[in-house]
Amino acid sequence: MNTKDRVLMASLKFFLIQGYENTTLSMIADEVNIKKPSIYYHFKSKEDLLFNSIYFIINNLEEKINHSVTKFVSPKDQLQSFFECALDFNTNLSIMIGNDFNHPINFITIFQLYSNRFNALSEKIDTYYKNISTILEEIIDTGQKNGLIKGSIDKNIAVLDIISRVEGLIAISTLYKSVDMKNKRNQLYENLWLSLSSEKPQSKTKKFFEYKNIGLGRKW
Amino acid sequence: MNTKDRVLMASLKFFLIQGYENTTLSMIADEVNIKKPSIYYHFKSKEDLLFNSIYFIINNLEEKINHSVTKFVSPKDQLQSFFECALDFNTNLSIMIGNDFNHPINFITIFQLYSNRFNALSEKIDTYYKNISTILEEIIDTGQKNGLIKGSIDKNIAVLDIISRVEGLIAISTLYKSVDMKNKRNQLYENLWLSLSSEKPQSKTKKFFEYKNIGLGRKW
DNA sequence: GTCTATACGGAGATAGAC
DNA sequence: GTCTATCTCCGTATAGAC
Repeated sequence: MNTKDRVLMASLKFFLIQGYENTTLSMIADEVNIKKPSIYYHFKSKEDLLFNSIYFIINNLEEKINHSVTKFVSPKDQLQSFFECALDFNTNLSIMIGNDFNHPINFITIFQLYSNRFNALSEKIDTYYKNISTILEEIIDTGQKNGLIKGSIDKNIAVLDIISRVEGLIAISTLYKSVDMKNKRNQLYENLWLSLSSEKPQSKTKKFFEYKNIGLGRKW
Repeated sequence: MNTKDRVLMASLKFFLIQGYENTTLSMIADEVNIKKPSIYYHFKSKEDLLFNSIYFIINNLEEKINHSVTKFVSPKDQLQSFFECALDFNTNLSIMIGNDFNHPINFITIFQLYSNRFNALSEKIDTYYKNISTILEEIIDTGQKNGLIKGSIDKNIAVLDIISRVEGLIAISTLYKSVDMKNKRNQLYENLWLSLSSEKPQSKTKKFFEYKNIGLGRKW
């Protein structure tokens, strides 16, 4: 990695862990083993570092999510892949910047706080949401055509529902500390899929009757 | 309102709108029409103002949510009341501090950023989540006993699911700007209720058959 | 490209009068 | 309780040598 990239990565690390204002250029310089004024050769100001840090996060996130979906063909797998990719992104980012997990990060916070400072960023974030909305709509669409997802589902609402669940889980995983989210993820995804799936829920105790039920319904 | 409260409210306003570090004691003093050193008569430091601001928010939130649930008896109404109260809290807070809505706020951000600085606060937030979890569990429990909510629902998971949806909606309402959340709230709540409700979904076109279906199922 | 030296401003906080 | 005056520190940023 060249100096410029190392400076950017160090900035990203500090901004995410301790916030923009609590990070000084001296800290960044020390981390990269250069002197403070050298930073100005690569970036024109501290705010320029902030801009590029946030830009880096969104690009990375967008890329990973796009990639996660193309790995599968069935709507259920695609949706699960999206769900896990989005939830893992925060953890992966933490590992990438070399965070020691004593200070849990939440990349959405930095969006909330600073994206409004730069029009380019708040537009980019809006575009990101539009993109993942399109991806999710297509997944639902395919699922509906294949009969795997209820035809009655309103795509727009379902998309918002999915995105909000994912964002919400990221948020509470750093705030609601006495709950271990890792163990509940699969069940939360299953809940999500159940709300879309056109299959009748087959609770174990009632399987027999439920099945009959459907059979008779079709007959009539 | 006495000077102390006015200082606290002004701090809260600035902290929420522009963040803690971007707020100076001079700004707060100007807003209250006093001089900077007078603040130190009421609060021992800037950080003390932060602590009290966050404490105020959690207390207020907890109180409003507790109250919202007691206004209703049926699980469906209680849940809807909870849902709306949580979503409205951010807006109401914005109005309370006299925000002009040019700078959308998100009270969860301030939790994410600063609660870890004070053990008392991160414990209080955890307690808050435990409390609303208990409230939601009781609602689901009543619903299951009355037969309104599916008996097969895992309460723990359902509670996390509800909380994450609410938090997620608050988050994306400030980031995903090209979507108007207000118009979709009812549908999002209906989705939530449908995922819990023990009633068969009655899509309008299939109502007749669905009804027969249930009838026959019972007979058998 | 990276450095040393330094300018400049503004932040939080205190002393002590009224 | 609130003020004026002031302290001290440390931040970003620049000038200019190597």
